[in-house]
Amino acid sequence: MTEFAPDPALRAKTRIQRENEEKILDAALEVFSAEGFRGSTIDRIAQEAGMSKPNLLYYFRSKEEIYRAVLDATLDGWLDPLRRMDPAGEPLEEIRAYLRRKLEMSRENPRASRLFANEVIRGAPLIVEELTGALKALVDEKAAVIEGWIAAGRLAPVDPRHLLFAIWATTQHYADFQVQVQAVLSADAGAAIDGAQGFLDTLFLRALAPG
Amino acid sequence: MTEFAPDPALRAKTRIQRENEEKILDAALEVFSAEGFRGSTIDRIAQEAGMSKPNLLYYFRSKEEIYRAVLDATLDGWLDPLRRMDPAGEPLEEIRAYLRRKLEMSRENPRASRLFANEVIRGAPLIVEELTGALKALVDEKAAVIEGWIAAGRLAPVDPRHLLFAIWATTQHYADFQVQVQAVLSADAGAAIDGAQGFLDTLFLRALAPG
DNA sequence: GTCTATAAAGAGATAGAC
DNA sequence: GTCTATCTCTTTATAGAC
Repeated sequence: MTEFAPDPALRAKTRIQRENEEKILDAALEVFSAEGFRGSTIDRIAQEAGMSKPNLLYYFRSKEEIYRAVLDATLDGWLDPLRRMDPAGEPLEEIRAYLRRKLEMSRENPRASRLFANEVIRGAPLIVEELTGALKALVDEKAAVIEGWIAAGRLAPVDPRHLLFAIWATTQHYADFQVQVQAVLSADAGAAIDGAQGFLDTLFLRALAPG
Repeated sequence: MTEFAPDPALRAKTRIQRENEEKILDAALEVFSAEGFRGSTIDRIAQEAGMSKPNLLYYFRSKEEIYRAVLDATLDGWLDPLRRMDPAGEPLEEIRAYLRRKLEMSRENPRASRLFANEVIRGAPLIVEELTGALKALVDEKAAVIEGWIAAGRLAPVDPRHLLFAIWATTQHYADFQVQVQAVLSADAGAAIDGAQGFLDTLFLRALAPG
């Protein structure tokens, strides 16, 4: 009786495979977020991941495959803060909580923010479908929620989509333009975000308070 | 008597020189603003400028020299909108006018905005001095103006530096994230900025109105 | 799974003719 | 001032030994 030997392509990943793929994705995020797709090299990523270039290419067949993988992995969690905006919640409190979550993402994972910024600035060639598809759909859904709040007199009348743009822009600014923020404030990134929190609460909650 | 023959290095630029340098700088802005420094190639810029690579390198000795030239040329006008904020003006009106000027820059020259975004995202290696020098000085100066308005009770109390960040972030967003904005709104860039104008007036003026 | 060696293409920059 | 040809270095990707 022969031993059970599944097709290698279907076999679950080994521990070492998982670890190396993770190391590569982390290294790729580091490099791609700083230099964009075309400005990054496999060599830099391999170096950052602590392995040789051919070894890296054993796990991912090409530079673009690495890029897509890190972009997908990051995209996955990117929309969560907005998804969690609760139609049943208190409007101003929901806005405040959303601001918090976005600001925390700029604090905890500024590289993800910069990765997207780079991708979108160059025209988002690899994620246009997500933008016109999943993103637009989610924005439409939440815009309707916000419009409902406005119609109920629980929020001052504003354009909900431009409101979301403003929240994205102001919170992601602390990740994407980190060095500029630090230069102007002579403060580290964490302190800058601490300061931003109070300011953004004031800005948005004052403007959105009904009546 | 010999004819007057000035040192060629000191001679004024010919018409063809000026025209070609201008064509190169415009092409360089187009390419660098989309792909960043490392992601851009001299070949692409030459093609965009309608000349051969060696011919382009006749006018600029290296890729970095072109990049510095286009960055300097753009930096030059970048801070003008803030410089024009008038301490003697009516505070809310000065804020509104500043918003207008910044939005118009996103409309008229989105490439300049993206050029800086790319540069700052990668850590601003070539303009750190401008950031900690000229930019910080100008921000300090205008922050003092804003604080004066607040102290006089003519503006609601907010952190002036974070206020400037918020104005930069929200207005430049329409240039830097143009494709995302268009995807979400299903509108062209001009229409998006038209809509942004009303929203941003509401957001900032409501939040900043004293009392 | 990881390495050295290398093929092949891309990209920065120069030489030299016109 | 502009071109073709080319040198050189970088970078992507593969071959094949271990």
